[in-house]
Amino acid sequence: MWYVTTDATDAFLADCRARLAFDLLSNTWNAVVLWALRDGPRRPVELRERIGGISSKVLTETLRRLQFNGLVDRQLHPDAPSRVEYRLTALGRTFLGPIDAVGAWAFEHGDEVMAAQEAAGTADPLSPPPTR
Amino acid sequence: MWYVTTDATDAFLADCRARLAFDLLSNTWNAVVLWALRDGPRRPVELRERIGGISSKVLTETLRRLQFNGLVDRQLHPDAPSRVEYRLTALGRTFLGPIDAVGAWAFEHGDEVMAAQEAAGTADPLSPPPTR
DNA sequence: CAGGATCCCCCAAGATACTG
DNA sequence: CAGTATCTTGGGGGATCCTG
Repeated sequence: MWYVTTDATDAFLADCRARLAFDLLSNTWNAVVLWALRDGPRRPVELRERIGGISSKVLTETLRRLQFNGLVDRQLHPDAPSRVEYRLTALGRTFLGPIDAVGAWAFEHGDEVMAAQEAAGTADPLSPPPTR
Repeated sequence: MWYVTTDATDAFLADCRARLAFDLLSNTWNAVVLWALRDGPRRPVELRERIGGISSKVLTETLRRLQFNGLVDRQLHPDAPSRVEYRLTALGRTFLGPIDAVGAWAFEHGDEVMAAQEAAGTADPLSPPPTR
């Protein structure tokens, strides 16, 4: 993460402004967790069962990172002592838009991607295309 | 990457359909390279100087992966023998939308994120918030 | 110039076990 | 149940050198 602001004339590439957001999506779970918080505060247990396949440790790490970036807020439950809730901040909520755009794209074009993968002929994404 | 299709009632979280797109953004350079190909075919050298900060090796790897997923197409230049060009496929072009959404968000809310980072009081995103 | 081959490092992410 | 502490690993990504 190198959030240097450049004076690049080409405003999108070397410009780290955009990187900042891409980095937020560069974690396996960030987007998923944000999405899981979509409609209201959730406790860690709830999140884990909603999401599925994420360990307690990794969930905590993810939440910490989101918190660090101001997208998520951690609150101790009013009454109970060791009840915890996480919720989106106002900033976090604005990020749902882009996430949705990405998710929606997956639903529309997921098939094509998978088709391309199979058509590739290799299991390894890095090996140069076989024939042709 | 576990592109399993689930029968999840909750269509967004455990459902790997969305993951498929998120994974495409989970690389440091995928989005940047796609964006750099935005307005037409480009040769590797051009890409490198346009982007800045990406090594030849990593660029190749990135392009391979994008090619593998059907987002990018590799073509030998018509006349010259060892001239190469990469271009977006039709599928790849459809992905510019979501990418743009993410990039645009960065320009709008990047300040807030950086402010949050500084307000965090720690340099380490994973350490629990100091006071409070 | 394109891009393969090596070597190295770092860290996200998983598994497991333990505390308040 | 929330969270930390360890240990391990896979692979992305950087640097460097080498070839057609």
